[in-house]
Amino acid sequence: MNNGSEYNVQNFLETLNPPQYSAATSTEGPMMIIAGAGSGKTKVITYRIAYLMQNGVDPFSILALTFTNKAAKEMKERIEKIVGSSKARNLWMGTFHSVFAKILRIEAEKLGFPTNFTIYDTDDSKSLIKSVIKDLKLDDKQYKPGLVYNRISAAKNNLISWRAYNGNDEIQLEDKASQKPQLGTIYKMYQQRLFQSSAMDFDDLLFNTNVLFRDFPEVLLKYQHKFKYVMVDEYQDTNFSQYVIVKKLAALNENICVVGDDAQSIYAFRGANIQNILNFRKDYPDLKVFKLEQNYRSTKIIVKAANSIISNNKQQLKKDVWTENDIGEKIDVIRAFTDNEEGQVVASSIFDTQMNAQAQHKDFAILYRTNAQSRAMEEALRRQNIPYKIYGGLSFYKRQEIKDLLAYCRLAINHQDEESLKRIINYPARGIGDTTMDKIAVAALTHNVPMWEVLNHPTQYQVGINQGAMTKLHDFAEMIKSFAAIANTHNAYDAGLHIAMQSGLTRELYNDKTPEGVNRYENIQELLNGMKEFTENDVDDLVVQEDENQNRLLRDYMQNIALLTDDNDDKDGDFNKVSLMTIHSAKGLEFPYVYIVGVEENLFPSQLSINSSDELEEERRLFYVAVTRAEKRATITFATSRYKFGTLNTCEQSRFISEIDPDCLNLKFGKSQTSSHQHDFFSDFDFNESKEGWGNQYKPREQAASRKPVYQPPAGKTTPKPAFTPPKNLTKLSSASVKSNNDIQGDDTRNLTAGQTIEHIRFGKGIVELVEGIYPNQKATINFEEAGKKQLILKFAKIKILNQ
DNA sequence: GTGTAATGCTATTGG
DNA sequence: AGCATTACAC
Repeated sequence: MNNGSEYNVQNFLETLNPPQYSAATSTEGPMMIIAGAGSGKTKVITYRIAYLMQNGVDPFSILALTFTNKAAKEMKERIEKIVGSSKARNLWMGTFHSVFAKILRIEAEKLGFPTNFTIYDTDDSKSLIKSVIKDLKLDDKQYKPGLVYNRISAAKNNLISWRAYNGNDEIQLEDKASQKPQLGTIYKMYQQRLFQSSAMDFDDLLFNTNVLFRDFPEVLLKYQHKFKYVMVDEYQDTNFSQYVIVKKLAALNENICVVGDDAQSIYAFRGANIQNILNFRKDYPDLKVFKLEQNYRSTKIIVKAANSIISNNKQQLKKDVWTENDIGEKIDVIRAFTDNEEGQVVASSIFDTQMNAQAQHKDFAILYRTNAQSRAMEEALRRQNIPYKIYGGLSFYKRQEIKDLLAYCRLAINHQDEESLKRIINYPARGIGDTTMDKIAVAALTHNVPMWEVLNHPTQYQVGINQGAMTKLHDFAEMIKSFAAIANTHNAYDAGLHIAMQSGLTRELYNDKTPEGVNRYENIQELLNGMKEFTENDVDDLVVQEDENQNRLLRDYMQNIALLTDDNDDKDGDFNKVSLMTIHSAKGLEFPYVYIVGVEENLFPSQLSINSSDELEEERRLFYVAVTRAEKRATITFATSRYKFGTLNTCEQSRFISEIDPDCLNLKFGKSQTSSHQHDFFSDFDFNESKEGWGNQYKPREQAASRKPVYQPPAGKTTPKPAFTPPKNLTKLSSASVKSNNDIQGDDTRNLTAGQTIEHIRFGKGIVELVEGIYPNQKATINFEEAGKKQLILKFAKIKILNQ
């Protein structure tokens, strides 16, 4: 098994410092790696895995759990570089949710679930909770679905079943005291409805794994034998449910290695239990502990500032993070008077830094506490023509139209999926309104059967509806069944395209000529594109890997995207952009220049946290995470007034600013300002287009959107040619259906060459700079007069050639 | 049943 | 301000 000639880890190991080296080469027994920010944690984990494999450990027997898909992907890529992709492919590496979803699909029947169970996302779950509250005739103001969801989620994360919940006096008293005595009933009914829908929510993926391991010891034993080496990244963020899973899996071999940093625990609100890391030693008395304390990322100033911040927390493991890097610049603290001005300050500073320090867009990140703060930043960056990318926020898979098409697909695969059924049974409108649906819901509830069952036998379940409604229901059910048949016999892309067409979804969106409608239409194309890629490309993938089908089926596709939340693949291929994100999603990342904005009382720390010392400490750790993202320079800004719910509120600077060692700070306001630099930041924004060129360059998005939202094709030559008319009766699937999609690329774009002037339905006029790829998969880089440079997939782009 | 206007509620953080 | 729900007209 040892095959040193194929790869050589030893060379890589030589680049590690002594503690890193001992951690990476210590393979047996329980161990914990406490890794300070920027201490090369990922490097150690990847080298350790490579080292294991070099020493003959079968990659199939290594389980590495991460918290984000991004982290898993990055780690896998780094391991591939050392040991080669064929071996790295066999590692079990992924998020808790994806790994145990995979195991649950294999073992589903033991728990009474079908293999193709649906995974409900938060929206589905809340919607189901809402209908449960309605069915129980409870007041949804008293029982707000979001809060109920959090309560149920917390229970599951602590492995409290609905039975235990209802049988626990303490919990019952708590709920009575908070005027919500029926929470346990909602929990019970919610679980029953999930089961009836053959669905699990996110928390169930972990909860049910625990049930599986508890009730089926032989199954647990199987995986204990399989996973001889278990690693957990970001261990400080595990909740109780995850903790128990890991503990059980590792119980046989005790080759458990957890990696984390208690100072960066920022997910307690989601059930993470910092005690898991603080008490790890109690679980394993012969635990080996490794501390990585040398920071390779940041300047001395930043490390010192970060240390001074975290020293205000009481709960922490002793750790001394230090660096040999340069001293670096002090942290600028800048005050703005409004949130918009704060954006201007940041954008101007980025612009100046780019000029003075030869920095690129991608060297900058703007970090904020809440997503709502991105708006002011975006606007300011757009004014300065600085390209940016927002991470998080509304992800691709959460968009309305995407969820609509996916709901059809989900329903085709799992007819019991009630949330999908409710979502699309009358979209596009087919005359099945609230009245009919209410009747079906009542019948389903009375007879305790899934809605799908009622739908198929309205008479049997005494749904009092007329013949017209009956026919409509019948037609709908038949359509879904036909989708199911297609999905079983065709590949994911063919099936997806067929469903998009035949459901009427494509036509509905195509007929909507508002900019929003056009965008939705394009998003559907994009999703189909993704299905096509999935169908054709040899992606290495956890679920499909196990599948013996030649065809990549829709079922496989759905299982693979169910847990995807981010669409990180930059579609325009331009990676050189300023990054905007919440601090939470910035964990694990690093940037030369970091702006931490909105550092104000009641925002950061959040208003909701300031009455609890635990929560305040978590906010402080979050601030620590923010500062330690910076390599060269960190900048802190705050505003003295900010819009909230449409009204202006005054705010004051955060207590966290005064907790930083003053030696690290450069206060650019009030008495302590250093006047020499002040001008740089404040000269440029006397507001209202004082800066040269703004008047021409700046087109606020709102302005464009608030115009009459109806797209009026300009008369004559500039009329963008309708790119594609959905075939009215696409009944047969074959190469013909695939071809019809390719026809989306009009004749115009087929002959597109560099130098031509074109007009795009959304971006306006532009000049073609480059056309790459082979028809029908061509990509063009186009420089638009107003929108700037964009890369477009011609297949889907709605453009018209104006002249050569 | 469908579409639009008025109303009211909300914003931590996220897989 | 923006979004979701509700009220009301067709």
